[in-house]
Amino acid sequence: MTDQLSARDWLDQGLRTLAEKGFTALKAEPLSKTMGVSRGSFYWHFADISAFHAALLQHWREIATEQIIATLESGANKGERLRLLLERVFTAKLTLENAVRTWATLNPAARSAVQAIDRRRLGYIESLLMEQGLSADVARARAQVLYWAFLGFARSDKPVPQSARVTILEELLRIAR
Amino acid sequence: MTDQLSARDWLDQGLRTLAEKGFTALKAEPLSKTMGVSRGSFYWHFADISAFHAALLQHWREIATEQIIATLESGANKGERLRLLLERVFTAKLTLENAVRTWATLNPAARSAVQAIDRRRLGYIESLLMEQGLSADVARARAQVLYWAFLGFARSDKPVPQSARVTILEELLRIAR
DNA sequence: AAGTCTCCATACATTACTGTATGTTTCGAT
DNA sequence: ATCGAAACATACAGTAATGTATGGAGACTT
Repeated sequence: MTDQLSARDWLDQGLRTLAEKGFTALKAEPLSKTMGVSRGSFYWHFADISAFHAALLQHWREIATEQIIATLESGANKGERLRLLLERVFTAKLTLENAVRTWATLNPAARSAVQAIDRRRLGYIESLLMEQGLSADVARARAQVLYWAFLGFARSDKPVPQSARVTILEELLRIAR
Repeated sequence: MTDQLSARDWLDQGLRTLAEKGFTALKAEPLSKTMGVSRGSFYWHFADISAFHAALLQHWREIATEQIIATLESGANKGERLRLLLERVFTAKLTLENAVRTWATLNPAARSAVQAIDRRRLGYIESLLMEQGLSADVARARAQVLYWAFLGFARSDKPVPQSARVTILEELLRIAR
């Protein structure tokens, strides 16, 4: 309703900034400038920088978790879930994902947020593979390899060329099968 | 011979610092402190911070390239090269590798250094797969997936538990076969 | 023995932040 | 209409860095 800002507004802008400019841009003064207000606003909503960082990570964690659940429930008959999942993530732009993980290499709070998400995702993939009748050991190993591949794809930060998409997707599915 | 420092000394310490504390610690004042000298020394050997960064990346690039060549020539009959390579990299501590890649997400110079190394490694894996008689398309796709897995493993920054090593290695080789 | 070059120290000016203190506006409830 | 809280501005002190200017100590040459 108003032109005033809420903490949520700061967090949304925070995630945008994180994705676009990286964690080194998560500073009170520059952020205030792009928000069109002074740091007075910032320090009203957040005790200090690290409180803002913590809230930002919590915010991201919720979003990332929601996405997992959405994927979980993305319908489709059980057999097609993995294919859908792979198609989705290996064509996505993972800018924010990348930025958070970059941050996590230097910030303990970010690191534990990332680890929590990793456990959930890995467990989910593993469960998909178990549903296909693989043994626990093999399911775990293949889930790990697939998830590594995802992390590597994200890290590479460049889309798969159109010409290679089908082949690569086949190879990924071959790992699972 | 003397207790004086060379540019090389600064670069070696730079890589150590990069691995241990990340790129955010690559600053003149803290580095000088750990070197036991003043910034006067630093600014004698390097024009400014970004000149130091550039030299550091060049240094890393040479080392990383050397390692590739070493792997290339790591003897073993052709058939066993890939297995040796995978055994080696998926058990290594990749702290420096990680630190450089983290840096690369925020620094253009670091990014192009990383991309150059990536091209070489990926090409090498691809050539290994071609030697095994795979088609160009498939070899390329599988090389990509394997290299993604490596990047993801590096990014995860935790060793494979002893109990899972054999299984995971088998799964990685299964991708290639 | 003097001069020169290399390597380093010290001191200074500058920049980009953080956090605090205090004052000002805006808004909703009464 | 006004009171109080929420949202913001302004001004200040402090910190951690950068880069520069200048001078000094040691070794190497001649």
